[in-house]
Amino acid sequence: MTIADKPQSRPTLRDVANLAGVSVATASKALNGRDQVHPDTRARVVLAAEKISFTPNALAQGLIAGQTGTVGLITGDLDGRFSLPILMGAEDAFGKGKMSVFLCDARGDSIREQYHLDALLSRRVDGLIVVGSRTDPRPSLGRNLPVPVVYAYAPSTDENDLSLVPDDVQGGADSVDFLVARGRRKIAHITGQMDYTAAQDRARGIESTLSAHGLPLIGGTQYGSWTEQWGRNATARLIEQHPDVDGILCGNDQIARGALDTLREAGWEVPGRVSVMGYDNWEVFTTGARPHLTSVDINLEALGALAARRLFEAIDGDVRSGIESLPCRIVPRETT
Amino acid sequence: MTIADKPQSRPTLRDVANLAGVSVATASKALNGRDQVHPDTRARVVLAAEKISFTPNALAQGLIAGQTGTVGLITGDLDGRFSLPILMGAEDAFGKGKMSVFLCDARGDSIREQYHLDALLSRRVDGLIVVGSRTDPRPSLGRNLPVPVVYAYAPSTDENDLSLVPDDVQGGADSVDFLVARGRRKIAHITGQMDYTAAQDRARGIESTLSAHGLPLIGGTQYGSWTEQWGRNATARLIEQHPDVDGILCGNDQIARGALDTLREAGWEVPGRVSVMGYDNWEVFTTGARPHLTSVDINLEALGALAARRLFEAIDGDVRSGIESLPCRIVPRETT
DNA sequence: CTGTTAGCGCTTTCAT
DNA sequence: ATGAAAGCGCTAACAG
Repeated sequence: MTIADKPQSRPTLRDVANLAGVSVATASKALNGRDQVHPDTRARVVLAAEKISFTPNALAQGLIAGQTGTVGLITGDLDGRFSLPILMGAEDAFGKGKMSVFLCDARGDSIREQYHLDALLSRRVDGLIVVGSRTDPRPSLGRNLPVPVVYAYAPSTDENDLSLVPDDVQGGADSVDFLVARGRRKIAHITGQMDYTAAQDRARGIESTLSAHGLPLIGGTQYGSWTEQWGRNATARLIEQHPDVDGILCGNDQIARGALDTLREAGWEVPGRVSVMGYDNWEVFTTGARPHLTSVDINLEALGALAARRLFEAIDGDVRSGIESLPCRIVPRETT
Repeated sequence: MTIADKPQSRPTLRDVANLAGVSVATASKALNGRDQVHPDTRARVVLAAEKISFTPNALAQGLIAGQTGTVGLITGDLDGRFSLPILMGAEDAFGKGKMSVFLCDARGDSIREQYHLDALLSRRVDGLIVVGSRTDPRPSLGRNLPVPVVYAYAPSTDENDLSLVPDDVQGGADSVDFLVARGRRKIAHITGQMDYTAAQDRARGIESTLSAHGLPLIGGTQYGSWTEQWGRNATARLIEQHPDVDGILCGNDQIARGALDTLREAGWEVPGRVSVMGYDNWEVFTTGARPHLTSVDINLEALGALAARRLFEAIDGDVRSGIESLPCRIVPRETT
């Protein structure tokens, strides 16, 4: 029988103080490493705290401090391929400190988003990260929020907000350079739906870099859907109409998988006759492919980590705004 | 100039009360829908609250109530295929109420898990959900926690804990029944690593159901890895050694994709000559496949939602324990 | 109906 | 070095 005094409720600092035979004030100082405490006293307090497994009530601490050590993470759709790595990166960056993260999935619904926002503000989060699943701009949460906000992946439409996005234009450009450096001259581009900013940005990077090299874009930018099916179909048509094509840039890894399937069945050797590149570097697709797929990684975890860092800075008063683009990186495998 | 009194800090109930010309107590009652308040007074208070965009401080409320309306979600690895849908289901189920969720990724590290646990307890969460990425039993968080815990997907080794897992034995059994009902009699099973409880459970369900039907398991349970590569290799060997096989049960959708690839290249018609089934129903794989892959769905979101419900019940005092298995469900597509 | 008083658990002056 | 007292923002008895 050690504890068992207040049946339901958890031990408080007062319990510790009583047990140690000191006042709450002293107990507080002892536990928080304040200096004016006699070593012996501190030891007694610490021991008492351990004995009753005292855990300080962060709510009470937060009430006083005016800071809670929590942040809110509002995501548009959790199931998406993109929110998650960002979230992981952020969680990781926060986790190193003493921050805890509230996760809210708005399910792409702005009503629900507002609801979550209110809840988070009520819980006095120190800051917010809003992550989207497409790079298309999204409405701002508003300018007059009492805490800083960082937008990740999906930028805010408001220039006064800080948004972090992958540099898809550069990603597209780099993939062209990469193929050109390997001697490819007849490059095609098969991508997803045209209404995705991501698709447009990459296309822009590809087209401009190709013309900078004085090279044509074989067959023009072919928009379709982000699926294997489309990758197969588009590739079938491509190699029929342009038998001289020697490089295929795909809008994502699934399209690339479709392309590889069609090429294999047509007896085209990869990378012998034609090189293929994916985008997103979704490992389960790239390494399941035959041969393993070269892809462009958009460094989502880094983006999440940076979002966390920027949020910290903003909480500390260093507020930025505008759109910050993060570099992509090519992960070479066997298809190039 | 309406507010602008306390520069940095957010409006408190006292600000509202002052503005409305009432006491804090009355303001509180008015805002919380307590009855003994004159309608006019209430209106004045509500108006005042809106005018200064007052948001009640949930920390203060939680301090008094002894309940915070928050729960902790500790996951083994966020990137896994399995934690996420569970998390979504739970988030959804909680979201309908007024709960907020702390997300913690322990990265499979028990030190980090303990760290997060302490942080969550300090924040006075009302309950915890622990989600794993494999169905293999995991160590308990401990019996003497001050809040209820529900384990999802990865069950606790402690029988006194409540664990929720998919019924993989039944999932395996059902897949056999499904193929048998479609006239298949020579069924094989290619699956992942043997040290996965999931692989063993499914194998058990398959083997026992097959023998209940008086049918053989062609080639025995073939353990390997959860990859397309393995699916291709194992299938190549299978159709060479057992040209009479007419059904292939795969341990996951990736293995099934590999199987389909090999079968197509060998000229075997699916589902004409042989039926193929995946497991997990990972849509990006099942609907990218040619033909679309029939698969077993383990209803992860439902599992997450149930975890949330069970946690609520436990918070309300209705504590259960033991392992609860949730049914799987076959999603028929074109490969069967 | 409304206001006063007393805390929730903790930290922080300010005396002692 | 220690403790008494005030107060963070809010709610819940109690009086009036």
